[in-house]
Amino acid sequence: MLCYNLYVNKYYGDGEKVFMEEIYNSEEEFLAAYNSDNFEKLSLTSDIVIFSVSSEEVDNYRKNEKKSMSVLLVKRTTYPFKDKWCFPGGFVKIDEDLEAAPMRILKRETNIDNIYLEQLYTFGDVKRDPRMRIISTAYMALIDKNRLDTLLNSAASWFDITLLEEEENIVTIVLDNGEKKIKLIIEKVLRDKTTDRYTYKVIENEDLAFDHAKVLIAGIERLRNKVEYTDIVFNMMPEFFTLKELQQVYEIILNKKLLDPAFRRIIGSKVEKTQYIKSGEGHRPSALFKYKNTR
Amino acid sequence: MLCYNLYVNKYYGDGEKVFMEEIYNSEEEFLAAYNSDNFEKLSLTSDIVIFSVSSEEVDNYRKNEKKSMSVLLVKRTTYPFKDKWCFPGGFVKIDEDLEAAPMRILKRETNIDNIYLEQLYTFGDVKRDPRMRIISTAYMALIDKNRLDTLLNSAASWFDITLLEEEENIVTIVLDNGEKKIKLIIEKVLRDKTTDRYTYKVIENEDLAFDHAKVLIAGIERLRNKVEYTDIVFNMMPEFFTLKELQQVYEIILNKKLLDPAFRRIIGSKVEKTQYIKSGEGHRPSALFKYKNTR
DNA sequence: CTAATAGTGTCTATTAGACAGTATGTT
DNA sequence: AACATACTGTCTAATAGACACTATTAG
Repeated sequence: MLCYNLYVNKYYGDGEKVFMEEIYNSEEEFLAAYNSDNFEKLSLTSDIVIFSVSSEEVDNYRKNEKKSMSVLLVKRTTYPFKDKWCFPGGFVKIDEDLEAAPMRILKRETNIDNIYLEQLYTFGDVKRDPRMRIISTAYMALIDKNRLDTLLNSAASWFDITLLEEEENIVTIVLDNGEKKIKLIIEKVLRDKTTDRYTYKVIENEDLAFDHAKVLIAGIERLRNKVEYTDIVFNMMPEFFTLKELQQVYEIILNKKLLDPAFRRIIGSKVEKTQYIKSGEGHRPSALFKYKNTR
Repeated sequence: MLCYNLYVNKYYGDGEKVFMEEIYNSEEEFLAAYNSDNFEKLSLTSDIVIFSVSSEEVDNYRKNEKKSMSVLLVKRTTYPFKDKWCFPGGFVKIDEDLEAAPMRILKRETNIDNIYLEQLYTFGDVKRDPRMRIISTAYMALIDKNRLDTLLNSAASWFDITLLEEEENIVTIVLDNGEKKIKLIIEKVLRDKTTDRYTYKVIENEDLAFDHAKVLIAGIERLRNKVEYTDIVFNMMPEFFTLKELQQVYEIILNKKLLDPAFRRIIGSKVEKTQYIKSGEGHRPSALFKYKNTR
């Protein structure tokens, strides 16, 4: 059959092209003649907010360790944003499923498998990358830091997170890796009156590259929300843990104290007591529990 | 100053390129020499699941109208997937913010402003589009259908949604626009034991283009989740409504009956009684309420 | 013994679920 | 009067919050 590969272009009112490919007689024929260069193209990256929990020794030997949330950042060695910090990330390859990219990057940075990974949000402002148009799909990963021996990437480092104040929709976040303190001030603006969605306006940010301050707060809020109605925290816990340790993780994520009896009541159905005991802490020993896999 | 634009390329173990741009002395200098063609590029589209509520007359004049959830689909007139149905969508332009694309498309399809719009999920499997590598960021929009006089796009049509059964993680969805019935069977597979996240496996789908069956179920579940803890439904309601109408919208989204007293107790703080009354329905008239903007 | 945390019992306040009842229009 | 829905009162069950108490170890 004779067939001319003619394009008859037609446009919507907003300038978007509508292709009229009525010349083709089948999908196969159309695809064979298809030229992808007719569309404007851009690049896609994937950045990962990797959360974990840190423990800090306290002066008094009797007291429990102090816990905090921490996040993995990488110091940039190249332009743009040379010497600033950012989340581990990279370009999504043309022949790679979207989710495969963060999985590959996680493996590269941590060398462990079976990490909790969840798509967070896709950031796509025109000017978010000074080089060119780059869209970034951010992911959130949760990990028990103790599963990692050493960080593979020498430029990577764990930063403890402190949420200093959260009044009048101004959030101050301080990230601290022991050497470097990063301070962020972000304003949360309610997007509409019917839901809890915010747009984030970065008021102060000296040290985080790109729009990663927004990515961070999106990650923190997603984690905080999900903690309330899922068992997501167990992805940040070791196999065996005391109920107090678990409670402390809930507390740092929710940024508020919980009452012991209520916490134990609620969490009781999700955990299983083991035969093991954590002792030698200068006070009454604690039973070790593990996550109960029911479902 | 003399400056050679040399690239010294370096690769990660997984084949991703690490650029070494130490030749440059400043960010400005680097950007001036930057060539975006060094990266593989792809296209990004934005598809929108537009939900609304339909009313259907009932044989008995005394009875209330039957409500159902509906979604806007467009019949494709071009390859690929010619004559199949899909969500309104289009390419994200190179100089257009990510969220501007669905807003532009919504305006094109409905010609109304101030539509509730929320980013849903980014779908990026390599083979989701047979033409080339296209990533799609799906959005969910909510609208009161009665604000629209006529659909601007003659190929667009509202389909009522029926969720036939939902047992053993198999969901059967029937879409019906009066002329065409679209049947989808989707299996939900739990992704991990700690959260409520699923991967969707399309078992039967004759009529929806691309991966839009997955987009649809993602939209339905997002809407259903958000209805429980936000005021999102009011975006689908007219300015004035009876409490029973509002209750029916909750019921069709949640796919279960609610008890009147409990519903009125809970919703009571969110609505405001007006002076208006809906009468002439063959039974006791009902007070009209409106959404109370507190926040 | 003391400091510190582990773990429990119980009261109260709040919220959700259920059902039965009363109220009020149209035909 | 009959039908259909609008709207309310109240009991009960379940859950969340608060506080006080007992238990157990290292030093």
